[in-house]
Amino acid sequence: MTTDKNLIAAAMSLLDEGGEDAVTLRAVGHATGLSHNAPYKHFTNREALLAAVATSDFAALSDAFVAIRAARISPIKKLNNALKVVIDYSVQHPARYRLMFSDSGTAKEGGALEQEASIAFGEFIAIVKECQAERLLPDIPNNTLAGLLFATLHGLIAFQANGRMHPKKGLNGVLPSIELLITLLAPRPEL
Amino acid sequence: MTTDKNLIAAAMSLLDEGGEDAVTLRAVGHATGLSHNAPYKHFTNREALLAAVATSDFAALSDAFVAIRAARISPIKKLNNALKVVIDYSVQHPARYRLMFSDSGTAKEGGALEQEASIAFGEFIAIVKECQAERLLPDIPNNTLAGLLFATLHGLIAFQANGRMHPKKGLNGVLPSIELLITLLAPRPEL
DNA sequence: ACCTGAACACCGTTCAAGT
DNA sequence: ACCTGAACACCGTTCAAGT
Repeated sequence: MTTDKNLIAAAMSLLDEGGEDAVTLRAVGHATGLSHNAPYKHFTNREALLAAVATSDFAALSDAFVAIRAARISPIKKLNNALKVVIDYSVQHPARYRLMFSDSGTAKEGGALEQEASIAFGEFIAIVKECQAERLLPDIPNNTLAGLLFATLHGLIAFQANGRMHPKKGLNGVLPSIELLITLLAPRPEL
Repeated sequence: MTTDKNLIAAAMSLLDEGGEDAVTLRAVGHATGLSHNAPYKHFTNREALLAAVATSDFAALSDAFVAIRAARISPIKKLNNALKVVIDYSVQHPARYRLMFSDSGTAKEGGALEQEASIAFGEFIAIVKECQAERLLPDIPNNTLAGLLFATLHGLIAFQANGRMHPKKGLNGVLPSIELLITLLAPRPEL
């Protein structure tokens, strides 16, 4: 494996184990068996390394979406699985999820990150489109609907992660909430 | 004004001017005309000071919601105004908005922050309830619906702030998107 | 081309005093 | 009670060398 990949993998481990604060370039270097500033030979700075992590994770997310879309299951089931993939990821890798969706500094315009994020979102859009084709979701512009659904998903996940989603009565988990929304959006048949 | 308030106000200014990275306890102390570690005499650490900022901002948000709810306008207009208040806040004070809704470390269970956040959300819930009473929104549990709407609002704001909401066709602004959702959720009259 | 080691400026935090 | 100043450990980043 190339050193660049090793550094990214080390950063991922540190993110999973200790959160973003644990990702010091010194720790990344040492975890890779290199000196404290070896990362600078591969990434311009800390932010660039974190962006590379997010970029790699978006590529993995795209792969997961592609696999789901290719499965021989109903469109609504595909949408469900796609939502679950994102939710599970946010639970198992909270720091990396935050880097992908809740970070402001990481988003350089026109960079590889933005491109990979677009590809992943494009796959999600395609799944939503399949649902619309079967009239399981309203007939509004495809991108708009997909954006709304993904935004809701992210908002629910963020609320849960930040403890803003108290188990106060009525506030269910992320998956039940987003599924309820989908149910509510389902067009009722004309009489 | 008490020193505690001065420190919070200084932190707010720094957040608005330079983002979260600009809020060093040293800068906060100096901006208040005190020494580099004076903040430690009022807050246990940096995180506690930031939590105090978020707590104060949630109180202000509650006040805004209360004023909107007391206005002599239609429920749907109240909901619209409440959404606009949050959106405007996220645009004018992005770092402070993030502290309120996109921060993981700030949320200590049972603390003043959680309490103020609950009060603010309670006001939002009440506005949603008024809309439900007039059958402008679906007849599902009030808290659940309010949670869904607020989560969607936050998700849209986060996407916009992180540049994930490309002006790619179909992805409109935050307000149009959330208004579209509300339209879609509006119960169609039974025939 | 890739890596190391020293060095710099800056920060959060602690602690012993000051008034 | 409230504040200051010195000090510590740690970090991102830069730079001059090493191989």
